[in-house]
Amino acid sequence: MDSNSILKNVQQYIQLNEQEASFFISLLSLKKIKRKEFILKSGRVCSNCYYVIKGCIKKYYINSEGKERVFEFAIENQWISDQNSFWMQTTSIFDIEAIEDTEIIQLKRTDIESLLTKTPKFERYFRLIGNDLLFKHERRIKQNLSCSAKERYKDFLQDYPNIEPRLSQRQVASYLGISPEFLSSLRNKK
Amino acid sequence: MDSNSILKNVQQYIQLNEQEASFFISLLSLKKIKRKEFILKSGRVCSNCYYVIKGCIKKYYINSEGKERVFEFAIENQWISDQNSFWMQTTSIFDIEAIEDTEIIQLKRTDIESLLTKTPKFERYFRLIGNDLLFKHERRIKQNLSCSAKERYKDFLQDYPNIEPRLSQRQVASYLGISPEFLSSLRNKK
DNA sequence: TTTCACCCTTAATGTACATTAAGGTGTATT
DNA sequence: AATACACCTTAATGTACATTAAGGGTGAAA
Repeated sequence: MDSNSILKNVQQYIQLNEQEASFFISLLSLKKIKRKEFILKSGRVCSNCYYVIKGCIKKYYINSEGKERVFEFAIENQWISDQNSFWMQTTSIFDIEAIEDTEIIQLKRTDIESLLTKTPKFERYFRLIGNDLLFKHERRIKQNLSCSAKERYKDFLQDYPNIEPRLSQRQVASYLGISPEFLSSLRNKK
Repeated sequence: MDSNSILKNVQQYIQLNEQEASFFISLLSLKKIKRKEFILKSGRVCSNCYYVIKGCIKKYYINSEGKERVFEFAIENQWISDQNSFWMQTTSIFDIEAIEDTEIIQLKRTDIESLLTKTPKFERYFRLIGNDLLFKHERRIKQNLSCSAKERYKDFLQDYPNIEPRLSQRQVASYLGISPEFLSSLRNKK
């Protein structure tokens, strides 16, 4: 398994010696999934978190009208999971599904406990990447509260540079919380 | 200073011996602020995080049309800060202001570093409370994406039980991202 | 080649909200 | 008591979006 990219990610936050690194790696496993295959189904418990090596993933839920709403995307070198379900082992409200043929590294919730016990500096790692996510969410909530769809679209382009060609317009619209028709008109106006 | 409530909060997440607890407490300071007084102004760096002992606080920003939008409230036994500004020492985008005469405990960003170095289990504490916030934000983003104002109002009542009588209707409307007039009609319809 | 499944676009109509404006109430100030 | 101010309510009008419907493009399956 190619664990270079994930190790590099970890070492942006904490320093590991060889032993610590190899113990960490021993807990990981590679998984290949096809386009449209599920990584998590809502109603299940999210027992792993996933780090994308290659490919593209969406995390979404089905609202009360039966419509799909994309919560977020993940591409190369990003973690994805249902945070609440993963950490608290509650049932998930999200589906996670591959948009392209994808390779992910998975880390089990139960293994994280032993990782944190054996190598407490991982507390710091997970605190820091959790914080990064928190900052992102704060920005998103702020935008949702008072930006027009057009502005949110511009923010999306910044938050996910270069991802747009990999997504259908429906998926972008769903992420923005608008209809594909309206997104189409936004795009053509500008 | 009455540090019972904050210690109790910490000890819901991690166990402290007496030394650790007293070092932690030595870093805290109490602050009393009047209604309408600012704890943080946008554009400044948020150099402390705040734990509410008594009172009520709002965190908000002014949007491009000059209107106030409440991001969140904080009441007794909750932490509040501009997360990104606090942890990364960037300039804040939020204002934080007391809604009632309030007592807060403050903890300096610089002191957190020594706390984390001297007592690494606080990494865990901050990871866990950060996670709690993350869960809350995930729910909020999900709601914003596809719930009507009426549903979001119901969710607000659940997320902040008993807080409503302490707030003006304008403030609630601002939190929900709707006009006070529309909130009024929502309330009277049901 | 045809057909089917998606996707994108445009345009008509519909709706959840905002904005504006006016009047009413309660509390604090003089 | 009079004034003032902040807050709530109701109603008319306005707008950013959704919904529906129709037509066209593309690629993969038959």
